[in-house]
Amino acid sequence: MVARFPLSDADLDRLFRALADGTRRDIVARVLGGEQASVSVLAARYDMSFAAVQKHVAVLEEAGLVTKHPQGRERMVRGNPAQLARARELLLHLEGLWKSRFSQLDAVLAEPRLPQDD
Amino acid sequence: MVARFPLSDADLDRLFRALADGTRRDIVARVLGGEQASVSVLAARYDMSFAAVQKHVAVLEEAGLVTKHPQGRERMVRGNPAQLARARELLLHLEGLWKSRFSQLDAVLAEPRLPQDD
DNA sequence: ATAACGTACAACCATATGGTTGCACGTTTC
DNA sequence: GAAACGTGCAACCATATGGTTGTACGTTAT
Repeated sequence: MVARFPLSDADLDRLFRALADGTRRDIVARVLGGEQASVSVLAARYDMSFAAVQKHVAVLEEAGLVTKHPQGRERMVRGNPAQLARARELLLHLEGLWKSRFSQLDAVLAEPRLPQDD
Repeated sequence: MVARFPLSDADLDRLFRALADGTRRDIVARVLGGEQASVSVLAARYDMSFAAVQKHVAVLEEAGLVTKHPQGRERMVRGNPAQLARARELLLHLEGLWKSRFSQLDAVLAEPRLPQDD
């Protein structure tokens, strides 16, 4: 099995930061939902300038959450669910730390020898 | 079953933004892992001022990822895995949009009648 | 009581972010 | 070829972020 967390700390920063904006989450939802969407079609849906939406898409692209595919003069935006899955894996990992905390406690309780190390 | 997404858009902004920083992710990992940690004990582990770490903890607290519990003159920091689970649910939801896109396609293919609605 | 510790908060600074407008350039249409 | 369209990028602005130091204040220890 290959490493499932090929993301550097900086990658994770970009990934979560990209998700920390409502407009960007909405764009991700639309393109994952199958909406055939060029940048300008997306831009028409939001109450801000084209350039603003174009920047949001750029942020999503740098975070690996979407890819752009040239098609004539437009760039079709496609969602990348694999990157979402990676973010989800990190959260699972953190939640796993919580769970393992109790299984360690269980182990200590089941093992009456006292640990000597600090 | 109660609603599983009681988080407003602004809540989600705070939640993902809180996760978009390596120091904060590390703090979450430590406290979820069971490290008994006051703010100053946490601060000692990082190469920055106490005030900086205190601010990071405040950001995590506002995002609902940790809670502080006064104990004498210290504030013990505890992780809140439920909030992580909520973030994870959002990602699952987004990935679900992707999957449902294909099940819709499957439905269309399995149903030879042409849809009339746009 | 006084000193030391742990925390919170304000003020400040540099940089990042999210928005704007304007312009350049490739592509399509006429 | 000229006009219109879609995109990207630069410059600019206001505000947010992540860091600093200093100060105030409650709690613990001497």
